[in-house]
Amino acid sequence: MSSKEGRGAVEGLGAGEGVELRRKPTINDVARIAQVSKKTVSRVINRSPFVKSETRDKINEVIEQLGFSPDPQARGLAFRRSFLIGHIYDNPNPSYIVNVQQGILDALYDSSFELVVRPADRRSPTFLSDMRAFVERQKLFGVIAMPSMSEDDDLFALMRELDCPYVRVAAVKLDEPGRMILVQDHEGAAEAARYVAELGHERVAFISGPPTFRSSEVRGGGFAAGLKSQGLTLDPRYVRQGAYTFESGLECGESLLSMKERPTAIFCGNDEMAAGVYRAAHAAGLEIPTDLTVIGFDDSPLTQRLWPPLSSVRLPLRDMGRMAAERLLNPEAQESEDDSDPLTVLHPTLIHRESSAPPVGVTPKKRTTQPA
Amino acid sequence: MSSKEGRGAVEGLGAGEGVELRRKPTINDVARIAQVSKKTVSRVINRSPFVKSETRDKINEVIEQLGFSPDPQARGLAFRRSFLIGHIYDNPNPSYIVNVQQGILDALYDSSFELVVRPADRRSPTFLSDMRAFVERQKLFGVIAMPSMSEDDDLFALMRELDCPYVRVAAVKLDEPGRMILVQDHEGAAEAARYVAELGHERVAFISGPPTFRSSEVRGGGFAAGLKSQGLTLDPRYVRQGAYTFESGLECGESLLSMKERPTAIFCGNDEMAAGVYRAAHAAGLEIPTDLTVIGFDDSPLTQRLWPPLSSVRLPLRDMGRMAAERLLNPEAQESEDDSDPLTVLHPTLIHRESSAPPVGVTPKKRTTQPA
DNA sequence: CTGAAAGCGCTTACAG
DNA sequence: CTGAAAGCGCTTACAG
Repeated sequence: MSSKEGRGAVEGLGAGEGVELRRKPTINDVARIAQVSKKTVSRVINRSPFVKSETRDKINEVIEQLGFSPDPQARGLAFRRSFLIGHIYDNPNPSYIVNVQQGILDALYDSSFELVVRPADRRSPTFLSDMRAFVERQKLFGVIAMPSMSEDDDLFALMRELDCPYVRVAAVKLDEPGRMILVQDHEGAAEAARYVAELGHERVAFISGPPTFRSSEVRGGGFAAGLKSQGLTLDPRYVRQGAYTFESGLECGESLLSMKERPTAIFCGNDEMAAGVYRAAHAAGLEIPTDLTVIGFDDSPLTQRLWPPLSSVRLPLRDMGRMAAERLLNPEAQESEDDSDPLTVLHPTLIHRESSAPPVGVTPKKRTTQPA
Repeated sequence: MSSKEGRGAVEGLGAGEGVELRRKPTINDVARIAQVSKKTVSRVINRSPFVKSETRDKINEVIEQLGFSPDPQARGLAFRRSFLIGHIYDNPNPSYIVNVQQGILDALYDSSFELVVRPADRRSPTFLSDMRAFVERQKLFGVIAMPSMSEDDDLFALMRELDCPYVRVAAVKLDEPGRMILVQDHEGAAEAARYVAELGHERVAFISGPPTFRSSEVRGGGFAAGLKSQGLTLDPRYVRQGAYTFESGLECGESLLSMKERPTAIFCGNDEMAAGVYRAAHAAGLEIPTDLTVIGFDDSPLTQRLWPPLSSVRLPLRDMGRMAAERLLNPEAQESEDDSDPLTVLHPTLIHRESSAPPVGVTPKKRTTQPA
């Protein structure tokens, strides 16, 4: 509110406190009132270091006074790049999507970026051309993709061709560290395996997701590795291939539970399939966890709606979204100071609820904590 | 591909088939090649009727040939209005959100509009100023809101002040017909009531949503009206106020089921609360539907994960999103030809599953179909 | 460290 | 029915 601005505030604008325009203020208003060129205002907006600090302060004061906020459309036009972040996904699980979006929005909060959502079907014949049109038309600032979309190498080859920055979140290292966030599904599955083994289960089953999701193999691999670390092996007879759907979980569950030597514990590639196993157990007259231990993956809200509440490997969905967005907005932040791998890694954790117990007649042994 | 364009396609561009620019074509390229002014091209883009049809055809041909698509940012800047639709919501139910978004995207498909998502908290002290900044900064084309966001009169007063078009989807007539989509929650709840009455239930309970959602009273009112039509009354002793959450459903369920004369049927304001009632019934050692009939509302995926599968009133979420977006994009479409009310109305329907049965010892009577 | 000119790709008056 | 000029609100070279 320095009085120097008296002159700048002519043209019907009152000086000091009440400086207010009827229309939204533009960079020209700021420049005029601060008595500098719009180019200098632009420098302040874009945090150029080449502005005298007095000048910067004066401009910032006027910006605040006016409540000026640069028009993202105009900036985008001049920059040849918009301030829109695209979230491309094909995951059918609503709570997964909404949580990830929430994380992205956390990172975008108070920025001038907006989140544009774009569900898409990788199998559609127009998939790639649709994505090309989307990115080109909107001149997207960048794109964030979750599994299984993030696993589509053709898509990201296209993004590189279009010069569109992206971040892929996946359970497998698929790209340069700067372009992805790695979620260690492997670890989470291994933890589930160790837990099941510690409870004393030996006839242990696994229901995998579909082969079109890389996480299917990763979760299966992690589970097998976890069992192995406890001296068990994952018997192929106890492995079923599901499709990450409730129905497939039900089918695989029925198949497993009708075996002569049925498993006493089932690890499911996700919670939806675990819900299917619950249904199959119910139909077979088996009680969870007394007769059957079930562990899920995702830790979706469903876990607490089922009875008994389902133990599940929690994916840090919100963090995944937030970190992906942060990486997109600050690509330089990834240049680590030292030589360590700048790859961002996130870790799932097993959430214990009431769907697990030792197999009938077995007292749980704590192999890892109590050496025999 | 008329050969007249030979001249237009100079500057290193091959004529005919392979006309291709290295950069994205602009309105100037189209104008030059079609040998008209860019203003005329603009007229074609904007479907102005004042273009000779030959001229229009020629221009459209060039547009197609070049694969030209106008830059939404540049148009937005000139129009002083973007091509972004904001989806503002506070509903915590992910499947609700995702389904509505899918509907909105259906309507936006192949348009140059994009969907920008914006969860927000009505109770936040900065709520209105945040919304103002969002709308002003992005110069939103329009906004779509679902309950309870859609019920916030202050928000839409602001939208009118900002001259931002909007569509409110709600269970109550809150605005002019052109600015809203009405969903008859009342009807769906009444249908549930009639069904329960026909099964022979007389001790019938209702768990409502929170008073901050208008749908809470509407669903309760519809249910009471439906019972009344069957000669029953909704006894206030059997009414509980929940919060549309699983936990609140559990609490209210426990409260109802611990009554000396406990209800034999419970209608829940949404599926989440119905899941809570399932849990309460389980804890009380009651079996659904033998000992207790439960009906939900929303018809979320949860209905099929619960055991037994939950009967529920289906909300046409995807249609709600689609119609709201269509109304926003074609405000003129609502001017009905005749004098009939142009208000768009959608109707929920009861989906029968296995959570309902006659009360113990009662043979269901078909009051509506079979007059005694 | 700062500014005048030109331009991003479109549309709005205004002419004819 | 069609076009030349000016402008939307910003930034990029280019000077100084």
